[in-house]
Amino acid sequence: MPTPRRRGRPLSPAVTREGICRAALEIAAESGYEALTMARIARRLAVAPSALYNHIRGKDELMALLQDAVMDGVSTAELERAARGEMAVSEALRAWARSYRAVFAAHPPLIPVIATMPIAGAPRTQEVYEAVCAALARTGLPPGAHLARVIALESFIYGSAYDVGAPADIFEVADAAEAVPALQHAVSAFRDDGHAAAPSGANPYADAPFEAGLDLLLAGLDTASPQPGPASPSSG
Amino acid sequence: MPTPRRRGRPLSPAVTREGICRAALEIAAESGYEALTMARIARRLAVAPSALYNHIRGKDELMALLQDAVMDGVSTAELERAARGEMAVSEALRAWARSYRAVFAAHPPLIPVIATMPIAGAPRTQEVYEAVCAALARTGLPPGAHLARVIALESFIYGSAYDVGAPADIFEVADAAEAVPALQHAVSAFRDDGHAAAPSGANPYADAPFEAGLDLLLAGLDTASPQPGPASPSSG
DNA sequence: ACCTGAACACCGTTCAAGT
DNA sequence: ACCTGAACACCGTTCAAGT
Repeated sequence: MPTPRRRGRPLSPAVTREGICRAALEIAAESGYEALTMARIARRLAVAPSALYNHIRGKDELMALLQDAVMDGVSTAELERAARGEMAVSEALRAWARSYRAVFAAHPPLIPVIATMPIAGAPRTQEVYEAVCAALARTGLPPGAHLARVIALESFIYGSAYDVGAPADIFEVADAAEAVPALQHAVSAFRDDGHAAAPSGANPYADAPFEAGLDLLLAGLDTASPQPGPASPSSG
Repeated sequence: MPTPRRRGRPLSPAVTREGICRAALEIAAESGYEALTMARIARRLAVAPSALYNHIRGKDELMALLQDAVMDGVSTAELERAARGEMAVSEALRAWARSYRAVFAAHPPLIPVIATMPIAGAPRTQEVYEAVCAALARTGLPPGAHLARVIALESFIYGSAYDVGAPADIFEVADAAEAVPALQHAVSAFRDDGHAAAPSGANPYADAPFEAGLDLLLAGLDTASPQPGPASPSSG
């Protein structure tokens, strides 16, 4: 037993929101998100579980906190260069998208959180959006289409992040292979293209689809003049 | 109290996998997935919770069962017409993608399941993949690129399905609007394009981004001759 | 084979008591 | 304001007993 704390208020606070956040990320990294419980966080901070509730409303708020924290690992340096005209916007978005996917592939339970949570209380998330929009402003894309492109890219990134953690045998059908000939043919052709070579038990169907989709979703950028769009500048 | 069952084995089985599945979907539809517990399913079937474990291994297997069951709501009719050459493949994929998104928008907790679960035990899911691949075979796209396109589309659909259920105020920043000028500009321009008109409290940032992303991810189909690709047929 | 009933090992969360 | 400790209302799951 570590020396127990007295019952009342400590001289200096034993718990902070930052401390909770750090402890939670350490637990998730060491033991996975299944192991991330309020009790485990409290134990790591050497306090009672109930002490956490003086700093966060509950586990939902913790997840929101974590989401914004891991967002710090998403690279916006390239976007800032692109916004200054020092780099092609599509290349900057590609770098951003890759780091974004990598971060959330390591934190799958945060995907529903980032996908549906208002950005209001998440300062780092706001910064990322700002960087993306500033880069898109250097583009020929009409302003009314910027946000849609950002959201489409994000949606694709979230789904792609799940793929990274999928098992290598997702498309194995073992029995009844004759019932899905077109699928079998597509899987074979994918492998013949040299993709199936993924490390150990990793999902071989993650990287190539991500890069292919990314190429398509980055089309039409890097042009100087505004694209023809359905909305004219004088409308609205 | 409804008449209680005797202790031993009943003359006809009181529980089936199909019954569990149906009850679970009813509970999710009526009360949401937060209300979907083993106890609640058992109560609806008028059995003890432990009785369920004679038919399914646990809640994980239930979720897998539900995933394949809701997959039945994804429309493959257009894909089959396209595979017979009666419809443009891109239009068939568009219809498929829309119904796919709608189905999983209604079942968000199944998104991580479909995204990472092997298709081996999911016959309806296999059928859907088969229909998509058969339609893509009518395309000029090189066979080695078919599966990647399918997976890219799916990843995009999963992320987009989350967006549907997001609150309408996701991009509200209230304070600190001056800290994110480019984002504010993009949000305003999006609204000026007439998108913000979503019903009641629905997320106005879901449909337009989905359609825009879909357009991009369906590019390069509907051509008769094979596309030039980075991999030559003789390699690999 | 397939049910009941009791029990287990957890969860997240609340709250009075204490300083 | 901020901690402890006890308690609460759940969870999913296991298993002996019963037919």
